[in-house]
Amino acid sequence: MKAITEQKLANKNVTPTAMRILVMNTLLAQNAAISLSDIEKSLAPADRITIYRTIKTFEEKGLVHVIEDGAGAPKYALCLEECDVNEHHDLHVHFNCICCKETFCLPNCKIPDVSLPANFSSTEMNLIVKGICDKCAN
Amino acid sequence: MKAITEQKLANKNVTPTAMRILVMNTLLAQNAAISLSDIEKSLAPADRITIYRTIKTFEEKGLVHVIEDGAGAPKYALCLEECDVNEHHDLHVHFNCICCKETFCLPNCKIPDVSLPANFSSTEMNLIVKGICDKCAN
DNA sequence: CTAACTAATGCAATTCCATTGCATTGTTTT
DNA sequence: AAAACAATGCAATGGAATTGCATTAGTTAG
Ligand SMILES: [Mn+2]
Ligand SMILES: [Mn+2]
Ligand SMILES: [Zn+2]
Ligand SMILES: [Zn+2]
Repeated sequence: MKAITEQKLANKNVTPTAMRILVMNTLLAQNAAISLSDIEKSLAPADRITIYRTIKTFEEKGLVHVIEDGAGAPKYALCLEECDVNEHHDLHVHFNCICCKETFCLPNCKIPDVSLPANFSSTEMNLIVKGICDKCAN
Repeated sequence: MKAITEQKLANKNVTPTAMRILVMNTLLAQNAAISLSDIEKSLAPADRITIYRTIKTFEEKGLVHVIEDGAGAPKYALCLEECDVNEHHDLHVHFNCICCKETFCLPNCKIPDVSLPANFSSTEMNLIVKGICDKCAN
C-alpha cells in the first residue's frame, strides 16, 4: 500500500511528505472524483490550506486532473501514469450522475473529434456527460 | 430594438421589467458569452443581486444557458428560441480561446454522440473546447 | 376605484471557496 | 554545522453565490 503511494509520488518527482501521502491515499481510496472539501473532511483536522497546496502540486505535476462538473466546486481524480508536468492525457469523458451526484472518470470513453469552424484550432477538450450511472439505473 | 428585446421576454413568459430589459439588451449586444460580473460592470450602478436574480430567471425560463468554461465564473449566452423552461436545446460546442479568453457558442458544431459504458444513460452533455479562435489565429 | 395580493427589487448579511503573505519548521546540500 | 531550499500552519484577504427581509411596483378581485 504505502509502497504504491510513495511510488506514485516519486514517479512524478513529488517529495513524499506526510501530508502528501495522506492526500494521495485518500485519492487512491476513491472510485469517484472528489472535491477539495471532501478531502478536507476526510483528513480533518489537517490544515485546509496545506491540502489545497498539495492538490495544486499534484495537479501541476500531473498526478491529478481537475473535473469541473458544474456542481459548484471542482473535483479531482488521479491521472493515468502517462500524464506529466507538461501535458495531461486524460482526454476521456467525465460522467456526472444526477441521481447519486457522483462524478466518474470514464477512461475508456474518449472524447470524439469535432469539426470546428474555419480557423479555429483546438488544444484541449472537456466533455461532461450528465445522466444516470450504472449503479443508479434500476 | 426594444421590440425584439421585449418580444424575447414575452415569448418565454418573463415579465419585461426595466432591469430585465437592460440585462437582455446587454446579452443581445454580445458576440461572446459573458459572466455575471461582466454584466454588473456593464450595468453599474445597478444592483448586483437583482442582476443575479434576473439571470437566474432567464436561465430557468430558457432564455439563457450557462457555460462553465473553467475560467472561474460561469458565463451566460442567449439560448435559441427552441429552449424552454423544461429543456435547453443548446447541445452545441463551446469554445474558449486561450488567447483572447473569450468563450463562444458554436451553434453549428453539435456534440457528437459518445458510447457510454453499459447501463449508463445520458440526459445532458457539455463540451468545452479550448484553443485559438479565428480572430486570434494569424 | 380601492383593498388585497403577488411579483420584483434593493440592501444587509451570510457562507463558501480560492488565494496569498509570512513566520516557523523540516530537509537537503555544502 | 551552517546555509539554502522546501513544506507547513495560521492569519488575512478577496470574489462570488445565495438567502432573508422589508419596500415598492404591478395585477386582480370586490
Ligand atoms: Mn478523469
Ligand atoms: Mn451556447
Ligand atoms: Zn449514480
Ligand atoms: Zn481568441
